[in-house]
Amino acid sequence: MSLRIATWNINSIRQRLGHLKDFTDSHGPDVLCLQETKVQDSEFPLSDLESMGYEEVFFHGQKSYNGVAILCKKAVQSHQKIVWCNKDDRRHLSVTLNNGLEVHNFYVPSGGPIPDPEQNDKFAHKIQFLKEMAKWVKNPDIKDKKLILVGDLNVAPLEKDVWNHKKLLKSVGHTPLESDLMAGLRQSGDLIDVGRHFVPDDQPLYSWWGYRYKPSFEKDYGWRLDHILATQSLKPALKKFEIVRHTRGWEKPSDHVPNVVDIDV
DNA sequence: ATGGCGCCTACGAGGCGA
Repeated sequence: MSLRIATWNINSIRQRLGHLKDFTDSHGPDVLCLQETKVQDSEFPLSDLESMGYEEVFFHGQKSYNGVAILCKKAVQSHQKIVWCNKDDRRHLSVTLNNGLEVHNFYVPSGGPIPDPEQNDKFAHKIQFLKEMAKWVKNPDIKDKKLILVGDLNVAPLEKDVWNHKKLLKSVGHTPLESDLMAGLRQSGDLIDVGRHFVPDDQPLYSWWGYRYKPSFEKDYGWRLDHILATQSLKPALKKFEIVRHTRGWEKPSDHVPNVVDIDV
């Protein structure tokens, strides 16, 4: 049986309900992880999502910023929230499916404008967050699990994960320090970079195109900030991967597009 | 060298994204 898991930073769930309907109709993910829902739980549009065919919907949000959700076509065994960096800022949710597979959904801090933890508290927060993640996946229990880690990790670690490697080396999201921390995260948990499992490192692969420079998508000035990582035991089960680029061309789109993986379970 | 736009809150303009 094939299980489809998707991750999408939708930049406000209430602004994107139409796009969510279109994406779930066309791709029908069994588990859909969302980031930047930007809504407190009391205002979460639960019935709209249930009507898209999701039996269980988990959400962990706050007013204005951050917020994550997981939509599940079928009821799950359990769900969990982990607090990172001692801040309850709604950046993680996970579910354990009935077959034991764990799906962890992350929204890593963007890191602010200056890539220096001394000058910029937001960058220091991002570094700390990535280090905590690496420490967490280092737990030997994790290696024995069937575990998928997805989300907006806000780092494009490889040269071909950005449209201009040399130009962006000093930009937050593509600094050598952040790329090293991402490599460390993967090594700590012996995790597979699912995107690069399917698309070779020397080919451009992007999931985000900024709003600020209007023609960024037409010019393909993209970054791969969204990721799917998997524990080694899932390697033979990985069947298909897609970055659904065309959603960036929709009317009033999110600046991120969905990453989708199919797993044989 | 910088900003661009879009979304938030809440009604003017500033915070945030990356």
